[in-house]
Amino acid sequence: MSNSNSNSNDDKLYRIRHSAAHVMAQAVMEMFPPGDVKIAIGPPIEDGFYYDFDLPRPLTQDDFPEIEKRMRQIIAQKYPFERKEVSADEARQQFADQPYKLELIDGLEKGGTDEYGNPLKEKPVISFYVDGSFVDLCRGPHVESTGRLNPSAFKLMSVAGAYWRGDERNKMLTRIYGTAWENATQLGEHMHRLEEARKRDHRKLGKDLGLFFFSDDVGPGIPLFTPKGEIVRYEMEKYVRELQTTYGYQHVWTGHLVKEDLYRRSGHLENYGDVMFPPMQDEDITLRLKPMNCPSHMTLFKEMGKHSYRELPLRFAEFCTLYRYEKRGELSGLARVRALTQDDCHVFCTPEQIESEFGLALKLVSEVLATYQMHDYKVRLSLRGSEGKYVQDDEKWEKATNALKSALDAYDVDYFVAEGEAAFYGPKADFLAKDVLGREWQLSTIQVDFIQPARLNVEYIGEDGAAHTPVLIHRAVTGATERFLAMLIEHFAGNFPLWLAPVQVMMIPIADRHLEYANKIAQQLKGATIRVEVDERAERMNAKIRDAQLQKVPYMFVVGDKEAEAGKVAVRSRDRGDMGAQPITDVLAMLKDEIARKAIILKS
RNA sequence: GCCGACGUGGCGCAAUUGGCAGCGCAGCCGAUUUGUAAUCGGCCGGUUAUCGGUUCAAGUCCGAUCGUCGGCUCCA
Repeated sequence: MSNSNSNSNDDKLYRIRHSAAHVMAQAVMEMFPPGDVKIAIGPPIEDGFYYDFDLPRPLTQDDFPEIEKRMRQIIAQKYPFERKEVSADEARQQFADQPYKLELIDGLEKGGTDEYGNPLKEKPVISFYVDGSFVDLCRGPHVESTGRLNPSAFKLMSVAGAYWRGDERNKMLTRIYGTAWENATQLGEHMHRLEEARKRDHRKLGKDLGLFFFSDDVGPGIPLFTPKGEIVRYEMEKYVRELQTTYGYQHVWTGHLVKEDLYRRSGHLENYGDVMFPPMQDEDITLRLKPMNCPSHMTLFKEMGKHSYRELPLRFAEFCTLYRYEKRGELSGLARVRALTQDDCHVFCTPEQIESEFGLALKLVSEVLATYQMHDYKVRLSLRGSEGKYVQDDEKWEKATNALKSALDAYDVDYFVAEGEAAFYGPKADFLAKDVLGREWQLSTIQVDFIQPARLNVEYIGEDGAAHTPVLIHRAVTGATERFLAMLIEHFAGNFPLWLAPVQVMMIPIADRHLEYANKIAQQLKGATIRVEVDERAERMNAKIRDAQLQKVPYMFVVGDKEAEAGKVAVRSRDRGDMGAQPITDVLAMLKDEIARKAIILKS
């Protein structure tokens, strides 16, 4: 179902990038008086490396040529990378004036932690890597010497701020990102891939294709969808809605404003207060823009009267736009907005039903992702971490976690475990996809919640005649329409399959005298609910084809004297080129079939 | 929110050391009536993001604000 990337420590590129990080740190240190540069950490990452510095002045891109020049000099010196194992005290002595290293050494001495802050099983060995005058606390491995790095196969990419240890309460360090490869050809290919990726960036394509805009007048993070963009949204949501109906989900509607007190009782105010927009005061009641549906759905469940165990599982789905006060710097096109439309659902069920309900949700998500032919995603089983916001109830966590695991196994889903990623109310399975620039986004999510129903006194009457608290399963299929659309635009590079395309057919009359016939065919297509436009401009056919092609319209129907006479259209496919003249009835059948199958036609 | 960079007609860009804000596309008007990726000509369009400062003179220099981009943190 998913793939895992194999970035093993033995990987040649891993060594190159790790070593390049050291060489960069060495170069940066040389640029300042001794002792002025404090170094933090510098690991290899996908496609490259970074290093975090605490510097007397901020570095900018203008410093890159100087740093790169010094890096090349260090490479030319062919310093061997030598490993030394040391005691914690020896390490402290070496890094006496390096506070970040000292903190790392303390951590290593205590046993070390993994990337999620959980303790390591084995106590790590403290080791140095030395090349020339540069010594770094590092577990390695590295290339044999700096001379093994190719001076024309690395490049510094960007400078960014990053909090020490990823904690925003800590000092912000200067992070420099670089990319490194075995040779110049690989570097060139990488830069070319980045260039190509930028072309399919949904923010660029969204503008080029006229799907959505942002406006300073409306405010940041609030996308404005054009008629074309709205069609895509509508088709996406219609599809999920129809599928949900066949899967036994029921749709509800609960509005956009909610009394703050409900969020106080549900626990959201405490845990998610900072993602809510500021309160609105209406005389003696305080309202909030709805940032999530759960409390509303539970309230609705309660208002509908007493529920028997026979009604469970009860599944409330809703496509409601939610408002989240995302920090300015986090907004990113459609991938991160302040007004997001979740394809949300809450399943009220018994503890025994968790596994089958989780399975049902998994099946639905898989079916939807398969329809879009999105296969490049990972499934993360997000569990409770050792500390933090998690509600304490070991037995319930255990139970829910096991139910999720066995459902994932039963449906043969490949997943990885991440501790400390769970919601405050329970474990979850998240589907993660990458955008064209390699950034990971959470799409689908299925979460088990055994906390909120109790807090809001949600109950059902069991077989025994007594009241019981149901388990709540939160579940989003695509996650949010806006973000999923961002991924779809990039996934298809704007070439939407016919069923999603805002304009499905462009009529291209060759000369003015063919307008009448073109409009007649267009009417016929509209009658069959095909989205069609007629290019009536006094342009040449070639220009009309070019424009339709650039707008990524799936079909162009060229009509001239021959077609008008024969009652045909000359079909040109965006993906397959000229398909020749065909009778309108045949063409209509083809379109209808392609739409019904939600077919994805690859370029030939 | 934090670190850094960037904001010039709808879009893509240009404007020597501070010295009259330009080009292409799009749009509009006219001519052209064309057979599978751009027909020709004309016209319209900008208080250079906003506010303030330095200067004889600011798109250009300085400051603040807003927004965007790349990261960090957070998250659908």
